[in-house]
Amino acid sequence: MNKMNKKMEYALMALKHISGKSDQDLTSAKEISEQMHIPFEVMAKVLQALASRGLLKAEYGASGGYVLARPLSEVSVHGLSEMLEGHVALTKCLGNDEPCEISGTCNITSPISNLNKKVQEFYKSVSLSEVLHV
Amino acid sequence: MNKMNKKMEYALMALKHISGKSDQDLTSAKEISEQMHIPFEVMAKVLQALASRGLLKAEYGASGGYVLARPLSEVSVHGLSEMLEGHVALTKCLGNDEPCEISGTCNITSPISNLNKKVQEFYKSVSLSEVLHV
DNA sequence: CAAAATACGATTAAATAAAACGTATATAAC
DNA sequence: GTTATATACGTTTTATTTAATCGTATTTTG
Ligand code: SF4
Ligand code: SF4
Repeated sequence: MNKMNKKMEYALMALKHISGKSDQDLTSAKEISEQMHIPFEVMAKVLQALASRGLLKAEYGASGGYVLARPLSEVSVHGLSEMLEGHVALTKCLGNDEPCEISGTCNITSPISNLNKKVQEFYKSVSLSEVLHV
Repeated sequence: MNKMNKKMEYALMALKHISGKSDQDLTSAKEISEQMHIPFEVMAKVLQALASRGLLKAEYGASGGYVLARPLSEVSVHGLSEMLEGHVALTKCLGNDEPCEISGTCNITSPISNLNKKVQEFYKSVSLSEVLHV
């Protein structure tokens, strides 16, 4: 329960790195992946996902890279998680995919739904700037 | 990120089931596993873990079973998680096992540690009786 | 045109979680 | 006492999820 996945860690590392530079200073996927020893392809995919969701702005070409497109104070941990993984929920029955096969006899669907809401609210209450001290 | 595992779900289902009965009424692993369509061996292991941690009391023999040993209001979601999984943490570097291999170049160890503390405090603040409406 | 960067779908590999198996022990019912 | 039914627990196997890799296309600088 309750472990962070690598995509999230890599995203936080990248955002911390990028936020320490000026707005004109582009950061390439290679730069971060080498400095932090993150597999390049994975780092690139994470940055692409964040760019497609509007958190980063991508610049093409030989001297391209990424720059922040929105202030980190406007995005929560929950928001970042959704950018990388889409809809997130505690259990299967709360997702929008195929339903849980024992939901017919499950006695905690309502409690789980309430808990899920609380957890989401908690993660929405924590901004990325707060987490990263920027 | 942030998904609940089956052990936790099964534990909550069992606790909800048990807490709906009188203190003299024993509940066997088989009873729960059949009613909720949970694999018997898995359900049994979960109940054994909770009994060994003092949350349930086990009664041996042909008409044996489990009964609550502590009120659910005294145990938090975090507490239950620790009973089933031991030490829990957001990332590898926070655990007590082998350290993360890129911690030397990681720029978010301190932020992650703070976030982890917050998450733990949140889960400690939610009691099982609150979650299960009992 | 060549080099270096982002973009993205597809596949493979690794790690983790879940389930199943096997055997021992305790006790109530008969 | 024997049998049936329950907990106890270590081991193994299977399934699922996560992480990493591969391959190719596109864009832009120099
Ligand atoms: S229905 Fe019950 S068992 Fe199935 S995913 Fe929801 S909470 Fe878990
Ligand atoms: S050191 Fe950094 S990358 Fe490694 S587990 Fe901790 S936060 Fe994650």
